[in-house]
Amino acid sequence: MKLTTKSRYAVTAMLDIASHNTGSPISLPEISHRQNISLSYLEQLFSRLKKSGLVDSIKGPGGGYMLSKDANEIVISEVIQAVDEDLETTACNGKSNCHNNHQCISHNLWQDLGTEINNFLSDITLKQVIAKNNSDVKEIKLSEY
Amino acid sequence: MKLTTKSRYAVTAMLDIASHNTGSPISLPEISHRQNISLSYLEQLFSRLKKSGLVDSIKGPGGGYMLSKDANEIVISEVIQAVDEDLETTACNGKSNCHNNHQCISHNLWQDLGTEINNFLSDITLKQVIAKNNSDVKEIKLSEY
DNA sequence: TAATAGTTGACAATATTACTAGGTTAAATC
DNA sequence: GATTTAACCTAGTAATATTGTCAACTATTA
Repeated sequence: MKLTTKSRYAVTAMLDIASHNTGSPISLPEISHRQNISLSYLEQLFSRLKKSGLVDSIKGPGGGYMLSKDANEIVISEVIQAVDEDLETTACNGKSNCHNNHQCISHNLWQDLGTEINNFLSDITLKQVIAKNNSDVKEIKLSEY
Repeated sequence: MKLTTKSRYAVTAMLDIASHNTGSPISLPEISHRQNISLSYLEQLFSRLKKSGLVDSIKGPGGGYMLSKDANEIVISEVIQAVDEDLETTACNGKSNCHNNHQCISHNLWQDLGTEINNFLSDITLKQVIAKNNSDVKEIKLSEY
């Protein structure tokens, strides 16, 4: 599980679509303007998001992207995994250069850490984030989600 | 809060020192061999870790690095923050290009997400990870820590 | 005390990833 | 059918992660 700016952009863009969900598709230029993310970068991110089946697209004027399922069925970890392709290549499993036990141990430890974070982000849907945001709570406590 | 391979390397290296803590310093070549991380990269990481006061160093033969405090006083988030210098430049605060409310909102949302993860990693010390590892439990549940 | 080897520390070079720029295709409106 | 708007594609540039090389320091040993 990696948490980079790339991940954040993807989540932000998906939240934008989810919060402006009027039935009609949302165009990338719209999102680019609202969220201040470059259009070209959004296009690459949405290429991944579409391949992962998280969004559907419509071409031409009035077109854009829509969530493929309801906002309460899409969790944050899905979005992150869609744009961060490489899934933990540091695990010792297939590696030949894992000589002793200690290496394996620390690798596994970190892997478990990542798994726990993944579980954490798998419990939060786009809709939950939007809902929490619409209330006037300034400090958002994720433990309340 | 960023979670990259760089972070993982730093945490792994610190765990290595903590688990081989015999009073005498641990050299980077040792860690490099055990954890399969390039020596040059370790040197850069430990330069940061030393600046942050997490480790002390001793030069010359028999030298190396030691934890500056006890392993149960160093938390994972400290290690990560030591090597990932840039602390959230995407927050809207000082930015001039934050035109409307929506941008601020999603930025804050992500910031809170990061804060929560940070809290999560602030509850786990190096010693706790080592201790859990020394037991024969195969699957490590961080919620038990 | 001088040589040697083990070690940190600093800097350059390469590889990988993040991000940008421009062109192409499809659909809708005029 | 021409024009506009949008997704989509292919490259290029910039930033970052990672590795390689060399210098500086220190304990050991002859």
